[in-house]
Amino acid sequence: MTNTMDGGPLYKSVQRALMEQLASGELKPGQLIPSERQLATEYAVSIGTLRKAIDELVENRILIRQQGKGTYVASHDRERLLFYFFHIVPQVGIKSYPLVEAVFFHKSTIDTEAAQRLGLALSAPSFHIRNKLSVEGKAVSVDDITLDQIRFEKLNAPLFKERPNTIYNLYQEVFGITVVRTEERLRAEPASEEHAKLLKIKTGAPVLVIRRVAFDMRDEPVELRISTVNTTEHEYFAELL
Amino acid sequence: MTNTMDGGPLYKSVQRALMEQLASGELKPGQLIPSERQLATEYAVSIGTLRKAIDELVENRILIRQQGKGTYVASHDRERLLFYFFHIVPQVGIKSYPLVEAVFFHKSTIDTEAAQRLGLALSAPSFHIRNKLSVEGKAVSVDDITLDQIRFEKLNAPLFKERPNTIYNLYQEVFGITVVRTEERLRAEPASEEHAKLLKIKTGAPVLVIRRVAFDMRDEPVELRISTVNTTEHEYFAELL
DNA sequence: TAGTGGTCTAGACCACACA
DNA sequence: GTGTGGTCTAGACCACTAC
Repeated sequence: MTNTMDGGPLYKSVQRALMEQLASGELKPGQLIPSERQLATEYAVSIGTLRKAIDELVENRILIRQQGKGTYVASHDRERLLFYFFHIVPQVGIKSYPLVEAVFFHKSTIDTEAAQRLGLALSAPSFHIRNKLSVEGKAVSVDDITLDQIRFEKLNAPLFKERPNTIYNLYQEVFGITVVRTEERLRAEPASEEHAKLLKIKTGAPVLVIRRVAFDMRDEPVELRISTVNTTEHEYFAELL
Repeated sequence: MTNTMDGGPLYKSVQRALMEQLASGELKPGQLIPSERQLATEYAVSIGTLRKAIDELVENRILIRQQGKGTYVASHDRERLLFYFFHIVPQVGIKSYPLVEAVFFHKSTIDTEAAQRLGLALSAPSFHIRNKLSVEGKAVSVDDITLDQIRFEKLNAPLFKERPNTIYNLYQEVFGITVVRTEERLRAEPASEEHAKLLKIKTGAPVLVIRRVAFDMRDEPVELRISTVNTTEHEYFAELL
């Protein structure tokens, strides 16, 4: 491969080329990509260089290598969500997948905070969706999701509510948007009356508020999700290194 | 290098050998390790294999590569702490290093939670240290630290209070204990009278409580730190992928 | 048995730091 | 200039999967 753009390392050029195929949807989630030998020939680089290009994509969980089978484009499923994007765990006992119930699905103009976080104009049309999450029958979180109506044009309540899989899987399957990373900001706040009612706690009781912005493969913000969490029996868990 | 232990990959054996030198203190923080070519010869492996052994240690920030200079053993300094282990940021404005003031330094028997988290017996002797952290003159966090008196035998108040650098740097320099990863569990709770007074907020106001366990190179828990954070002007920030 | 990713080699050359 | 890490090559062989 001739060193496209800049003057950086060759493997970075190969990586960008692959990334472009992924971001454009030329290579779809769940799909098997060509073998390393084939790609090495195609891009006219050595097998070592080709592997180095893929290494970082595998680390970022954009591709998944399976010895003997091949390399796949990662797709969002329950396991991935639970493991990488859902950080609420019971204070005692083991982590499990939450039951998600829809509270409402609205179309409205975007609020100031969401507009800023998603990089949209102040009066942009948006979806505002509220879900209630329960673990073992107990309400643990109320999630308020804001999405750009332009970007998620075909979205509607039935499509959203009857999704067969996770929300991120829906974004991926229906809109071709793959969430690859998130930024979370956490605060302790008194529960509003609305949220307290859903969580079955007292108004003003301390709740953990998580503001999460999700980014796609082009590193553009796609979703703002504000989770209001009852931490009397659960907690937020993070490992840092 | 002959494949020590198990039957895993050769580069893992080399990695374990290096790791052992690091954990034992044979290679000290800040020190330059032998060049890749030297190590490759020493372990009788190819340069590629040797680099692969080092790659993961560099990713885990145990070693630091510097082109043209060499590879160093990572040491804890203010920048590293700020970047990797201090996650409190202002809601507006940029992150900065906190001012740390000692509140007290006690010797006492360990409490139930700390014993469990640190894997110690219920009546083990421990240090209990409380600090107040301020950013731009405002109290943002009260940190309650629990340490094993056996493991940190020579520790005393003056040594702790007059440390020239960060707390983790003290652990490293004086006790040869390098913190390589932490686990954090977060909850929203009402502020106790004690903590509220130090944070200059009302008793019972929502505060973010962070329970952090720090692990050393052998992956043994070494410190429990409970941070009680006032999130009216600051927040906890995490990037996830 | 054929095809895939995983490991390993023994070099070469480049980019950078420092004296 | 010398020595370091960073990139790249052109293979070989191993471990695993699926037919």
